[in-house]
Amino acid sequence: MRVNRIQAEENRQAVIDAASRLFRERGFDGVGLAELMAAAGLTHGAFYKQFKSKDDLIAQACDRALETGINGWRRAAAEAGESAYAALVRRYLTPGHRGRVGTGCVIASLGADASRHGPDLPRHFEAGVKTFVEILGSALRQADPDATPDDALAAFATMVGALVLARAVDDDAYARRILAAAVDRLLPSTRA
Amino acid sequence: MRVNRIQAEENRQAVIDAASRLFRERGFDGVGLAELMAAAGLTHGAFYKQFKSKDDLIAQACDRALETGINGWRRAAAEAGESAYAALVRRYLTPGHRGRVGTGCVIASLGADASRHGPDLPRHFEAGVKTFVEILGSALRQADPDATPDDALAAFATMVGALVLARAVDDDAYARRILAAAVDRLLPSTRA
DNA sequence: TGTACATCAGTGAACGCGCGTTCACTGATGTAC
DNA sequence: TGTACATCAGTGAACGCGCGTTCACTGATGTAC
Repeated sequence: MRVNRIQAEENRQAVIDAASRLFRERGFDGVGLAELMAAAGLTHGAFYKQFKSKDDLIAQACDRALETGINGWRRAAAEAGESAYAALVRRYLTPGHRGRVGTGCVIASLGADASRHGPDLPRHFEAGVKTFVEILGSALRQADPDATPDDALAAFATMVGALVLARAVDDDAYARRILAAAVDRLLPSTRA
Repeated sequence: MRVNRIQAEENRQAVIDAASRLFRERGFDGVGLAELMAAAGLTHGAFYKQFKSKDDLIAQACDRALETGINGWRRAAAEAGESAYAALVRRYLTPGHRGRVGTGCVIASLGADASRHGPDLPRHFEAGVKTFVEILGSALRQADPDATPDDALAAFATMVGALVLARAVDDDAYARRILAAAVDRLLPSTRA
């Protein structure tokens, strides 16, 4: 039966939210439409009233994940003030972020899969990467006025790579060592 | 009809080789057993004479990809002699490596997917990561005797992250900039 | 404000399809004498 | 070396299953008068 516009839009957002979490946790092929709709309290038949196809939802879920990630970075940078760069680096390279795949950085969890899904997704990811790098770059320039935009790019690469590596290995202690090694490289002034 | 042991083993290796390439290109769920067997010139019914399950082949294909990657690094390091570290870094961070997903670093292409496949795959990837880092570390110590093992770990994270980022974006020029920024960070002495 | 009708979000069953897996069968290979 | 038989890699059809997608239907919502 029909629901009102507000409820319908809320349902739509709930599906996108669930998808943005579940896709990160299990990959695009690891979650079916029925489970996605059930996560929003609906049956799977309603899917095509809200989305053109699964690929359409994939694009919107990735955008949502990029957007929430960017908002999180902006908030963390604002809260940290002058030490924003160190705060962003530390926040990213924690065992907690390694474990929370579903709410963590979508570039680390789905970046490789995105590159297999035609040119559309990479266009969305590219915009996200540029924004992350801009936020990191302006935080970095606060700490080191001589830093170039490419320094921020390389730092972001180190962060993403360390997270991918930490998740790809089984041993928790080794994963922590990977994350710590990346922090050391990005924040050398804090070394003992 | 039956084939001799030598032919059977060659067929088995051909399936693993094809899988190690196709999985990297399209992900574990992106390639079916029928296509995998056809790539080796067989029909899909023969699959279970050679492998316990698709997961069994996935594990063997990842091992193969790790092994060929490690052998490539060893060969490149030996050929480059004293400048092995720079050679490994440059070789990894090229647009060519970005494009050749099927024969490229399996940690960058399947690391995130491996972490979703239970603890077995991450154990294999962990051994691979450690070997890559050892090779990179001993090359790094040739160039800089003060370098620590964790410096090699962080450098490898930068390499993997830069490749993941370069593949996740659509614009070739921006991808090259990502790769160049990572080379600059890892080989600062070569800056203009 | 009240009535009559069109709209459309959501339901639940059904569709075809490709997947991983199983199986009876084939016939060359390997083994035992 | 030759013969008789067991083995088993590979074939091709079939299995059940879950997938993405479609559809006829429902009934509350939105709209027009």
